[in-house]
Amino acid sequence: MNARYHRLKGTRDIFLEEVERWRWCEEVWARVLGRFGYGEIRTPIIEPTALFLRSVGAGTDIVDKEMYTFETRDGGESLTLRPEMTASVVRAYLENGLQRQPGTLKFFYMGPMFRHDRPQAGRYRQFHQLGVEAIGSASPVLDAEVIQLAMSLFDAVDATGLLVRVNSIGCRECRPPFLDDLKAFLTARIDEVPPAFRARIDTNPLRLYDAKDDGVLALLAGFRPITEALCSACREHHAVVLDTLARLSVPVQPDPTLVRGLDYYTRTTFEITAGSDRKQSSVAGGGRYDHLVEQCGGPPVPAVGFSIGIERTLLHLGDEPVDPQQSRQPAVDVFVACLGRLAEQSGLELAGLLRGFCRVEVDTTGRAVKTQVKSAVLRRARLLLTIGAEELEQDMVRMKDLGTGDQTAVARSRLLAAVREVLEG
RNA sequence: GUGGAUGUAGCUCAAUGGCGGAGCCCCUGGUUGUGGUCCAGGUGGUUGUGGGUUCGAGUCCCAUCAUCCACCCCA
Repeated sequence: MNARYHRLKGTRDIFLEEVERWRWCEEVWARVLGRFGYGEIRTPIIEPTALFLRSVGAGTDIVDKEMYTFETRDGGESLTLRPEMTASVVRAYLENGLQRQPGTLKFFYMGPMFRHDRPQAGRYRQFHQLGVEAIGSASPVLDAEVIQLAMSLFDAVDATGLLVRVNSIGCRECRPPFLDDLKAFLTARIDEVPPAFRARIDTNPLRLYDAKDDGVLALLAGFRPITEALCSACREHHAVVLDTLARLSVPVQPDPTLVRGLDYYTRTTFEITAGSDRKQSSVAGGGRYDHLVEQCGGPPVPAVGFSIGIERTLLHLGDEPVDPQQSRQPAVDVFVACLGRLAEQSGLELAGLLRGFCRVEVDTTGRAVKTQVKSAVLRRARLLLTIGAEELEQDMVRMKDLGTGDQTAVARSRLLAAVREVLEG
């Protein structure tokens, strides 16, 4: 309240126990991803604006009104804070000549994304995603593996009660005719379309499917679903995806009304939602993008990927936003209480030895001993070392086992062994 | 971009238009220097900000900002 500067709207500070929670997820996920053969990729969080215009697509909400775009100081270049990372991965893929790598290239990434939305529960302007991109295979079996991977990631952090919806939105051949038919269908019934949605009929009719308006949905229910308009190749692809998922026992729900907000998807799209009553229930989304690499100036290379919203996943896991008042500082094994400047210096020397094998906090606050001991307990320390004038004089420290309450005087020359004995015995 | 709610101590909240408080947290003390309890004391505030009404505004009015929630969209 009396802070002079404030965090920007839609951003968050993550610290103390919450950041430990994040790191736990990150480590669990990295291990699972490794087992699926994915390696990490890190790309800059700023890219030329044009990259996102071409990939995400003009006409999408992301590009039209949500990007953090700015000009360089010399005014020569338009840059954008990445709103998603698929485009960056594709750019890096091409820029580094990775198409020369044998087989399918599988990358994962974790990091902040930026979208200038109005913040809300589970929605931030800087949010974090874990994502994967598998570049170089058109196989529908890969689509299924990618979806299986997504579920494995949720499973690994004990996220349950998730629903996977899968759809195919066709390809360059079969989608345009479907969209024309859909436009014609809706235009003929324009009176039944609420005014707020009419503009979308021309710009992006497919996205009417995720309108939450009952009238619109009822209208669309009377139209032939896209899955019945697919060409034979897309139909086959979709069938194999669903068949593979069934064989892998990954429960999914085919949903012909599922569309996604990015332009580059072809064929398979999917979305994973948390079945809670919360509105921001979408925790992951992805799909196949067979033309994006080519569109970014490369050869025609098919690919598939998805991203998981980390904040939303944690929200679904029931993690409350951490209350700084209730949160504890990191645990240590040994806490050194010091009385006076000389004791603090001495404590630091000891810590230097002990830190070779355990976690040590040296208290340099100058507070009352009682208070320092309390801190030791709060830090979940196993051992308390106390150094004061007497100990300095006699070249020893008091060592207390905070579990048993036993305290002994230990000569400094023996301390390393004594600490080790308690911690490792 | 649209709508709703809320802004008082670090946190959770009181205070009829009349001296800004409590609990928690933090710090100190309670026989030289030792455990989440207990007791005593203490630090901490431009009542989000700026105007207005009034003898007098935390309280009423206007504006503004911020946060939260929802629409929209998405992760």
